Amino acid sequence: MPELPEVETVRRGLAGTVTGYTVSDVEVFDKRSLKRNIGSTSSFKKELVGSKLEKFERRGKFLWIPLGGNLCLVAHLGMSGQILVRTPDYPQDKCERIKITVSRGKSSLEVRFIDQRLFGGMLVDELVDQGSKGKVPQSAEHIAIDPLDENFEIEDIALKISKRSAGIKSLLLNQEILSGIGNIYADETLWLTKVHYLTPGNTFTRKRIRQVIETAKEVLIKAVAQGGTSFDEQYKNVNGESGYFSNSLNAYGQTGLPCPRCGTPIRREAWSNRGSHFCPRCQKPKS
DNA sequence: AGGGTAACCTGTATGC
DNA sequence: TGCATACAGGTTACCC
Repeated sequence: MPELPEVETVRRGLAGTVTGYTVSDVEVFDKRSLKRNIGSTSSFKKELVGSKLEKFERRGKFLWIPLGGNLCLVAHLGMSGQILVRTPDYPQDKCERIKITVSRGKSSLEVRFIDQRLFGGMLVDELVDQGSKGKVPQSAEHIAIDPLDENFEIEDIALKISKRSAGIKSLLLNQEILSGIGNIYADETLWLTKVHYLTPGNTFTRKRIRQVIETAKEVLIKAVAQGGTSFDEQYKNVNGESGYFSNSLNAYGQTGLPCPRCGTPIRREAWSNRGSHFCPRCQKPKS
């Protein structure tokens, strides 16, 4: 469940189900889900077993759980990752790659990492102190502050974007400028602000850029409140429930459907190995 | 340095 | 039914 709202939904789901639980066992069914883990599979297990889960942190699309000392368990869901909390009697899930059994008293639960495409993964990582920005895993050191972070400063981001010649969509997706936005929320933000996705960052007024970033933040907040976006069996919260933001989509995945503002069919264009959805009438390129 | 593209993977839907 | 193609919510390495 890739973008910030989906990852935040998972984070909250974990906090609500397994806080205070201690890891009692770890099973790795597919080592490819550990490809970013520096150590061996057995050291991955060893670091986890015995750790009590107290905090569930997130920056952008990175999720992590402190393990005590300087270590943490990092999860990135990639393009198709899910984390589900199941009771041990629940049948094995399709594409289940890692199973972390946790217990508290007589209660036992399984935290299952599920990932069809294997772009995501888990790793045990070291925490790095970033001063006022707090501690983050080494693997997320380069990830910029996200719009839901209290340290997020719109003006700083606006300044950065206003100096770049790349298209606005690629800048919004750049996790080193601001994090958490993916293809859905980029397309939705650009539709709401009537901006064409290829508009170069350095052709905006600062006021206009601030509007775009402010809108992105509002979209993310609204999506979090609705539990993220679910289209199919993927991208669910830890209980397997769908999010409702798909009902609020105006552009993403709406190819051929009328623009909710002007009725012109939404267009999808192939862009950068993926798709970009927009209204050709409301979101004309500046010429 | 910054911008663009290919590569990493599996699974599902669609068309012939 | 079989086969080919297109498409999917991300990140990174590598070119220019």
